[in-house]
Amino acid sequence: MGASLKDVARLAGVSVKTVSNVVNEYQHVSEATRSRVQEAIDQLGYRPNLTARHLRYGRSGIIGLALPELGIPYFAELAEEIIGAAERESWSVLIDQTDGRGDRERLTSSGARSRTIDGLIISPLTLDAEYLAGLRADLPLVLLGEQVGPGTADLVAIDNVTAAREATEHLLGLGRRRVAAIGDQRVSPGGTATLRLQGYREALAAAGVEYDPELVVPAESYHRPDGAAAMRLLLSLADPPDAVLCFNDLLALGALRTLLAAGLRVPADVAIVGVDDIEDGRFSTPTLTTIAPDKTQIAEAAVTMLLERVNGLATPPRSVTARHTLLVRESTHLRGLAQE
Amino acid sequence: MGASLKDVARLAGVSVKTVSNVVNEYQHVSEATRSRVQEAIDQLGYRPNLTARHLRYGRSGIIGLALPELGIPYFAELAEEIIGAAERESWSVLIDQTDGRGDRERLTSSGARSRTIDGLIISPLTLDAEYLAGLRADLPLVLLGEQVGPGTADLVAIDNVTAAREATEHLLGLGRRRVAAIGDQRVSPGGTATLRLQGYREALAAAGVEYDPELVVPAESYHRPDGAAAMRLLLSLADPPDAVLCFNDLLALGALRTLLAAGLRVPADVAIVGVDDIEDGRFSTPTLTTIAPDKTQIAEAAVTMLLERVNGLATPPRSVTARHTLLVRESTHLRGLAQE
DNA sequence: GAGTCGGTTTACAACGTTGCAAAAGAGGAG
DNA sequence: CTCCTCTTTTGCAACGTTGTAAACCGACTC
Repeated sequence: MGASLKDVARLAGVSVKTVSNVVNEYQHVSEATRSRVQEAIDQLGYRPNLTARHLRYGRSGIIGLALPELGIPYFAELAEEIIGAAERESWSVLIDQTDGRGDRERLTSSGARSRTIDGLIISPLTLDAEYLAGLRADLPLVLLGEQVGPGTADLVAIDNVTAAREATEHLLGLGRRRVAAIGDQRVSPGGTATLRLQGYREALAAAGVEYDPELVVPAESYHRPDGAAAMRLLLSLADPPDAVLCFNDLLALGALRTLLAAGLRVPADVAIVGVDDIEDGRFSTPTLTTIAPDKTQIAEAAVTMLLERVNGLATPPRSVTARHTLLVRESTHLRGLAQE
Repeated sequence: MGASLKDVARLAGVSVKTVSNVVNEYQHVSEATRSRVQEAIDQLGYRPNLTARHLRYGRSGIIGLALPELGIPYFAELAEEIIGAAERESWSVLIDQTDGRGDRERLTSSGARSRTIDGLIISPLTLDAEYLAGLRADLPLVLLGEQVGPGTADLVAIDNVTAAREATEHLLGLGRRRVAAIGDQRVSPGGTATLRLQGYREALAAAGVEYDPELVVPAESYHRPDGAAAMRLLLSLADPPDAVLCFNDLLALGALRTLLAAGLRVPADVAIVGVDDIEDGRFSTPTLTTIAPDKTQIAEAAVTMLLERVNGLATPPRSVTARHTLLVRESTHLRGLAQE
């Protein structure tokens, strides 16, 4: 194993505490001892044992990030931002995949692990009450995107109702009247899906378009295959849609695949909007119109709020609404691209 | 803070060690005390402090995973597998993004952090000697995909030469003769790019097709924009290619985008093969032919080897060659999809 | 020369856990 | 009743670190 303070102290002929003082750049150390100690440190290749430090401080210096899965690009991109933001504050990030399906083993393992982390940022796609129950009661928590229970923790989210409304208005503004929605989920009452559906309905109502339940297709998970399957269902309708709002970009890309494979043109026959602004959508053909949440802002707000809590802030739960933008691309508005 | 053994001991009226024995399911504890202690544990909501445990054991129970970026789907998918494999062995994973560009701050922070982790799995896209230099000398290491220096650590990789050769043979088998390659990188001598280029050239040579340097386009990083730019360059040639081997799927998707935007048909005019088998390629239009590395095998081999090292195994560096498969999809072989 | 003051160095305890060895208790055999 | 064995419980030390407070030292003041 690596050298400890004791080893360095012995070699330099000083006390353990003096070495510690040198390492921590304590002011009152004479130049003579400092250099002697430093020499010993270099010679032994000493590095502080963070575990011991953390024990001393009562902290681990590690925050947890609980995500459904890293395979979903939105979460991967978000994780990237969060790791970056945490790193800037000298914190490390431990990733935990909740996996949607409440995997028993995994739940318990997470619960046990929660003792290692000083705080947790969690994105509960499927509102994961059991998961939360397995955590320490006093664990600082920041929720991403979705409220769990009544105001239990700090929250960062975009305004999902407005976002969905804007996206739908955009489709209606193109003159489309059979606007479908893919991605409904009944699982979580106050969840993201519900809010987006609400925005969708508000836009329809405002435009005087009647709400047709047939055009709202649920999705069990938010992957491409779900979007593809939902789109096949929509195409089989007697009166199929001429536009689709997908509750995330993966669903949209899946739907897009189905449409193109069926020989339909996008956006000429069917226009598509997604949510998330994942990189894939910037390079699909056609490129994907989407609601872009400000991921950097989300990550930084989440990390900032969490670290404030870790440092003892005890105000009532706060809520940050992150910016979002509608990015119009080819899947709703063809400019320049030759498309037969 | 949470309750400690001491608190539980006081409440249950026993010694600290007895509580520890109960927690660790030590055999010789009378039923009476066990239940009394358990009661106290439940009442106080006691959970073991893993930091202290780790200090005691001289281990953190955490392994590091150093990746270029999570935003690259291949790495996100790989991280998912590795986290899963580690979790099955009750280990946690700390992710570090090396970011390609040797970011100074990040390097030092990683170096410091390396004291927290018991081992490191690292995927050095751009062979990161500096990064490695910042690590503890005695840190168990497993390399993914690329050798760093002369046999310094355990290695898991696919047979890149063979993989690239097979992919190129597939393109040649379609009758293509102007086969381009996107993704060359001179940075790392024994690196992935070099090996794949070698496989590409072997296939050309075997088929009696002359090697044309003009058809080999380097890529600074392996993102879609790089592939798109490289493809634009290839299209501007006097004698443009009729097939492209891209050194990863993102490059391929970028190239695909350029081709379609230019009004070319894939695969009719230009066929494309990628490497990695990321989910995006299964749902692009056309779907992407690709070399699929067995990510699960890679992840499990890496975690297994690393944990063996952590547990003290001291044999010379080992090397595991993971399986790969050529998945033929629409970008080289159109079956069923209506394409004008 | 005693007293004081500043900088410098140190011993000790503690963070929460567990291995070790020894102490305490419970039976059972002689 | 003593001795032995086996189970149960305990105290101590240690993992590597740092805060606290006290000790040490040289120099300066009166």
